[in-house]
Amino acid sequence: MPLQATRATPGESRQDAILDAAERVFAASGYQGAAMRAIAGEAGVAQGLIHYHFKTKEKLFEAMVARRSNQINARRAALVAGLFEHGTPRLEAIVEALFRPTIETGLDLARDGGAFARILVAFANSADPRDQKLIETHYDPIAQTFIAALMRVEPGLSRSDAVWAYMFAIGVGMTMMAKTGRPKRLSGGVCDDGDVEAMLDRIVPFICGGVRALVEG
Amino acid sequence: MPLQATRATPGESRQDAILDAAERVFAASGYQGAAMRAIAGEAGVAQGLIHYHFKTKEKLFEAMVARRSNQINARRAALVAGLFEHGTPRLEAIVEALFRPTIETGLDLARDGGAFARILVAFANSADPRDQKLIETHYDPIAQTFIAALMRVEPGLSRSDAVWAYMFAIGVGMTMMAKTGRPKRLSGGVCDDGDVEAMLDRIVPFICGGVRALVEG
DNA sequence: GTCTATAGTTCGATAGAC
DNA sequence: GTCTATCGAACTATAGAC
Repeated sequence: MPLQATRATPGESRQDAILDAAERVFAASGYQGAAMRAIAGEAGVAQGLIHYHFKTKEKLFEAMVARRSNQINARRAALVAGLFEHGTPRLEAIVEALFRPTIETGLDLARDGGAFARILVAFANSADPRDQKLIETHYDPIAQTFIAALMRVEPGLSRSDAVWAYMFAIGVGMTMMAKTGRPKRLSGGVCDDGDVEAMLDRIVPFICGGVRALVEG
Repeated sequence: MPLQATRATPGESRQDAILDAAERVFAASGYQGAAMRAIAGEAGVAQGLIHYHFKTKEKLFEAMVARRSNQINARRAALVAGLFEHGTPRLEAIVEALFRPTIETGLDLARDGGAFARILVAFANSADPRDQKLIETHYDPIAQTFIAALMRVEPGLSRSDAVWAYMFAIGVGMTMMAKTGRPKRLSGGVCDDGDVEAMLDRIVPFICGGVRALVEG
């Protein structure tokens, strides 16, 4: 039985430890601002080991995105499919299914303060072809699923308006995932973007009202 | 009469040339990814001159934000004030006033492909205290103006819901300013986030529907 | 004000021992 | 698989001539 070094979460492979550390450092400093040295330090491994497992910084980033995205989007797909199993769900349920897996898996406040959700906000808004290629691979398919779902629950919605509605909904969700603290500042402490349930309680009706306005107009 | 070096826009001071170049390079590469060398090259000046005028990279960024923000937010404040001069305007007019100065001044497609709007998207979503301090200085005051305007045109809206509505509206606007090209991909070429007028035509009713849903709920 | 040259640091990546 | 040590290339910022 080989000796096992002390590690933040015992039983975790060093590859996963590196990916976890990458998530935290990329979230805190951005892609360019994150240093391989800092990730290695956070993971408790030598810098050379990261290059052994992931070759380059860019490939490390991609591996980190792939791991968490697959996790989140499998859950999202299952939720939407489940909603249509017994008749046609309400629009509200679709919108909730859009966000809940991301905030529960990626935000995961207890573990890392929402590291992956922050990364998502940054690179989903990037026009860099490298970032958009990642979005296309990992998020466009599930986006098409949601766009189709929107059209099923709101039959008056045209396909192009469903695409716009999806983009706008994601934009609203960004304000929750970015967790900038601005709502608290603007409201004198009343609105807290760290309280995910309170935000969902306002985000869901806001988006549903927006979608239905596109149907009517 | 002193000899004047050839410059991209003649009659412009070198300070302004540097700020213009900074806008383009920061927009293309992000704060960390933008090199002072690249900005100097883009501006057609020596790298040392940037440090002479702006001292550090961070102060250069702040000066660039201040210049464009003052321009945009003065226009926004004037628009909102004008709307209330003869009675109470419609919600739609408020929402339009929220975005048009930014897209016309900061996006400015013909000049730079929307450089400043891209910068705005990136640092408005940042949780870094340095970025939030800039937002607080340059954008929180005009935000309070718009929040108050929302409550005036929709009397049923509580203050906290008005703050949420403002945040959500900004989030929707991000999808226009980021110009990622994703709507075109998702719609098979139909929806174009480069067509600002077409986007505003969908964004305004979407946001107004969302706000009114918060009033009713 | 504007330039050239460079000091001093930090970065991504690799080599090679174990 | 994992570590230490280091290379070579970038970076920000400054010094000093003009």
